[in-house]
Amino acid sequence: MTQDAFSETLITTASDQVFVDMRREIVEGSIEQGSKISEPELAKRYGVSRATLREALNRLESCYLVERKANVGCRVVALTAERLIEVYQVRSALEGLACRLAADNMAPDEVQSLKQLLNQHLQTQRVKEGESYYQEAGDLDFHYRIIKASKNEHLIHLLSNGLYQLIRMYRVQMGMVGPRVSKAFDEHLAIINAIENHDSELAELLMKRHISASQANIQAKFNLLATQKKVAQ
Amino acid sequence: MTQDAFSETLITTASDQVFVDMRREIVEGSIEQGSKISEPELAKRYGVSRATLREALNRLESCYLVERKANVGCRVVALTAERLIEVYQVRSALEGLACRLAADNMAPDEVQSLKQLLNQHLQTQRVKEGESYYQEAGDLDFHYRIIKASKNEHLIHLLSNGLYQLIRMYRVQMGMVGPRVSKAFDEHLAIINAIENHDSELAELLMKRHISASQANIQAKFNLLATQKKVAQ
DNA sequence: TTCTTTAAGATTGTCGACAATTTATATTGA
DNA sequence: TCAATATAAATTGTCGACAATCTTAAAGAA
Repeated sequence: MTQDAFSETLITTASDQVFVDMRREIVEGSIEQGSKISEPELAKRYGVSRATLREALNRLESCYLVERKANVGCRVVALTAERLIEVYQVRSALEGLACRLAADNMAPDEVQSLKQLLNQHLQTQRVKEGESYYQEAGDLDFHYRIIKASKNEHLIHLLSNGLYQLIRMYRVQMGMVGPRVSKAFDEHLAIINAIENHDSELAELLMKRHISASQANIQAKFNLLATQKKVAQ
Repeated sequence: MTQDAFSETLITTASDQVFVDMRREIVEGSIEQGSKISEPELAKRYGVSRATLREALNRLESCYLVERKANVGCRVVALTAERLIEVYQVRSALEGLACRLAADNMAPDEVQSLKQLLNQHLQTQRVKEGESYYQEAGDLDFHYRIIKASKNEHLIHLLSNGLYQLIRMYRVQMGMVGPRVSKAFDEHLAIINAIENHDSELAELLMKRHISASQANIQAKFNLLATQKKVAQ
């Protein structure tokens, strides 16, 4: 029984393993977005039976990475501009809530630990400037900690098991890296301060604004990519 | 291929049918909350194989009605006071968002249709005073329409396929019926007016307040029930 | 040619059986 | 009596095969 790094999924069964593997491949784009999933083919590839693969597909469906139609089959989700907006509207509402609850609940030592984490990110960020992986991981860390600090299990599950893989998929496949990183850092700092002061209203507002900015950033990338595709034709 | 009334689930396969049936039984309490689910037993009861039943269980898990542990099995969710708070915090954030979007997007004829619906509810409510089913259905109708009017497919799915069955489960099993009905009606009216005026900020606020009131109502029932149980001992 | 209809192929849904794991029971030793 | 261990029973996880459904390709009619 091992453990999955990103969402702390306990890997006990064969279908757990297939689920985690497929999730990574879909998020990172090894399995192409929008592509049809053939059960016999993938079962063979992962060396499991169709029953086991289908179990994994069910779970991928619950975190919005594949879509199923009865008697037709599975398809990897397609990253559209419309969906991006939809997902970020939901994310903003939920993480705004999480941040508000965190401001209400977070203990002083938890706040200090989070501050420390942020400083670490600042250090490594300067060193690793341009390497998107560390920025990704650092940003994820920060948001994840706040989500957990909400102490609302349902909310935590909804975000970390539900939305986050999809959000990660957008970020990874848009190749998120650029000048927004340092701005994001300042925003994180402001959010922590609000939490430290138990100013829940401000914390919620700042988080929502932070997420909106992130959305605008991805959306710009999206449009840029769309333009490039048009020129290429 | 038939259709399920409440969440518009298309029933195509055998597992669809089992899913819808079990969902109803769990929500209404025929299958007791907190009880262990035996796969062989229920498969026999519904006249399907274990594979088909497990498919249904997977889907019940994604709408939070059962909880699974690897190599241990399924258990029907337990309705605790803590969970009620968690779920309603999330619901408030999401339906608040839905209501805001509805205020932005809703066309005049849609608003009129919703007003008309509300009047119908008022009529039948007076006639059927005390029959909780109609109040339930009416309230659900209202909220569902606003959710749909958000035009955010992800949000719609999250609420109607995800949270609502669990919310319904709380309401049904707490036996929701009482003096709050008429107040709820007034609140609905105020929300529609805000939507009609495209006052999205107010619409969101009123919806959140409306949901908080509903939560307080259920919570009161909960405490009452807990007290009764203590006395009975 | 274009549109239906029909048949073949492939894919998903469902089943019963076996393997792996957990839970309950019985046994042994202190 | 109680705790720890070993055994037996039951439950879940996984597999391969068959049935039902959809998709594709071919054949025929307008």
